[in-house]
Amino acid sequence: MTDPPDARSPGASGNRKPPATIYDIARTAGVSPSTVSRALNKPGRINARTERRIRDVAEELGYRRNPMAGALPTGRTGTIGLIVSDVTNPVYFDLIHGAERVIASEGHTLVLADAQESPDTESETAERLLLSVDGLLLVGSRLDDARILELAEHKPLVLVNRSVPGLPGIVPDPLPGIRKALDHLASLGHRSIAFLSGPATSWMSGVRWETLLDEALRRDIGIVEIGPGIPTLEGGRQSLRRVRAARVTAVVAYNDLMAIGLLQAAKAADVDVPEDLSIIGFDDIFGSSLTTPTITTIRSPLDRVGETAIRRLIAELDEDDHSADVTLFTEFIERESTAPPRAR
Amino acid sequence: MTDPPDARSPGASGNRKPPATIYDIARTAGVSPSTVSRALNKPGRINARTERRIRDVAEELGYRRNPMAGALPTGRTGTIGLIVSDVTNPVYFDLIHGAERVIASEGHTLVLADAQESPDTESETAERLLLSVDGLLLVGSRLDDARILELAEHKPLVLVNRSVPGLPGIVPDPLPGIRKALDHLASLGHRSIAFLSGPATSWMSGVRWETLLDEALRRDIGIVEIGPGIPTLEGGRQSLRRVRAARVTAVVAYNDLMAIGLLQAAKAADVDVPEDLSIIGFDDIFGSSLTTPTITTIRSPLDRVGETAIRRLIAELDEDDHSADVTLFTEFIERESTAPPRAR
DNA sequence: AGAGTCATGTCAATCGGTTGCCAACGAGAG
DNA sequence: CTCTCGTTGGCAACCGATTGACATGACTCT
Repeated sequence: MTDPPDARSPGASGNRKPPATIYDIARTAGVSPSTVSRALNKPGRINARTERRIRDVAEELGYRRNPMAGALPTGRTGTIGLIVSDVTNPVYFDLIHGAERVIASEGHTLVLADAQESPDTESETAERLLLSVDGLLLVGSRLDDARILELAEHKPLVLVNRSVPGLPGIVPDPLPGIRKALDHLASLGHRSIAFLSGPATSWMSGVRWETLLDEALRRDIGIVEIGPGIPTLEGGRQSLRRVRAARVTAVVAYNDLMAIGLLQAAKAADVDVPEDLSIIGFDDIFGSSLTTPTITTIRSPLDRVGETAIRRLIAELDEDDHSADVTLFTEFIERESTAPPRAR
Repeated sequence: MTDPPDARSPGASGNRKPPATIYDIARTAGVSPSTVSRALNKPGRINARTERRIRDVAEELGYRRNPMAGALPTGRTGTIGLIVSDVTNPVYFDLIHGAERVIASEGHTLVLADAQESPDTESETAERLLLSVDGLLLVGSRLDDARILELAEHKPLVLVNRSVPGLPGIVPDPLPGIRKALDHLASLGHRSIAFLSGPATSWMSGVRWETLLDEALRRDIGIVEIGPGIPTLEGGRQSLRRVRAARVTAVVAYNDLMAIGLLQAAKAADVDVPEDLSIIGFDDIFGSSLTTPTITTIRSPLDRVGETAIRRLIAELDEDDHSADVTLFTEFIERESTAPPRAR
């Protein structure tokens, strides 16, 4: 507004300040660099007065520890990598926040990376990150077990929403939410439903389907799988044809995005939701309470999942093997997209 | 599903493989480490046959360049830091994707960081990142000019949706979108509108308000500012009281989140949108086309903004001063939340 | 006074890769 | 046959911080 881009201006590029090093501090404080290092990191090792003086000088010079230089001899960077199958997927918001909270409180730094839904990108990103972080958190990984085990050979690794034998993984138990959801559908009178599955490479989609299948059988509800599909609005929209062909009265979608897509397509095709078709999603993303009708869904406590996963990873780093594993559960959230099926 | 957590399993923690170094390669290839370094990075400097042999050995040993070690002497990490005021704000999705695309194609690595809407967190994060990246991209920064200039003293820095004299900044011109929006409201018959402003620290909110004010005056439309408010659903909801008190027929909100919040509150209070109240947002986030009615909004081409900003930053790194600055424009998107005001 | 303890600070090696400078070598020119 | 020059590869210093080993000096105890 009041800021015409100014050519010969302050802070412009060019002459950059080289950051202060412990050598600079040592020189102006009149001690040796190793003393500076110890004064800053080993409380008590150095005389209190000397330490005070060193800290003051450091402050004055605006000293910041160079993470690269520090990481070289110690092999520790104080950094944790979090690779998400898609950072812009609303599902992971709470998870990211949960992870951030714990990481900050433990004094580590978070490096977020995006796999952009591509196993290749994910693999490459993981490999690149591997050497510059202390540990890796893989969320909703699309990699196969072998590749994940390979990565885990180099650095501690924790999985979220994915399980690989021998590796720590945090997966909320889908059962409670699914049970409540099926009880809900059954009590409304639905006898025949469909599951809109996600990508074939999604381990989580498989888990959800298997659990639904079990529980539907147990309740004598008919169930069919429709898919695999892409886990997006568009994927949900595309499935409407097959949903109608299947003549089911209710659909459980792999995630809310697909559920919303299906809802949009249904609206466009004059299929009333929930009267003609009940829809249930998974994840309770931002957006599933914005639609009309709002989406009934099964949510995971992803903020707690994020926290737990990071705690687990940090324990791994510190070789603290007190894996006091909390179990986390999914939860059924009834909203407006489910109702008794219209009598035929 | 078929994966009972197994205790004595492969890839378990403990014995980790130390990564291969250029010294390992040098030893098995029978050359000196410096030759390896040159073979890998200075094409042509080393005899083609020797280079071939070294590359093969490197491949075989699964060698990965240690980014820390490499960064120490060169001062370059091949990494770019992107600090977003809130990673989970849907506004920035396209921007992040745009940035990712360019960064990947230029062979750099993206480090995403979240300021969590807090200037303190932002400042701290920026400082921590500063030493481990080659350049910094600040998106929607909440820091004051002085602090930003301070950060820019150490590393190249580019701003998005923010302008500080002397620093490169990418800000799409709000004028085209706002003009169209006001023309639209005027043609519908609105004579008196309100702007729901964002946080007082938001530079962008100021720009939007000033532009609206100018253009409203020019069209002889009455306009008042309501705010500052928090830029969330909740912030939008809370504003309903003041909106009604102001007796305006249309509201332009600082962003879509607030617009949606206002819409929800209006629904709950039996105020019909758009008949009783027209609402326009900014940003066109995921979600603003999910509501009923869908939200009319003014969008920025954020994917292009992201691309442009990264290009600019990389040019800065390479001292390429061919700042072929593209100008980017906002765009008006008419949806369902605007209509002629109900006759009183 | 001499031996033993402890607190304090320094030396120098190390992490892995980069790079300026030099040495060895072979080829072509005169 | 010597001289010059370009090619190829090695030596060693350096980036900034960490850390084991050690020197110094003060202090205690007998």
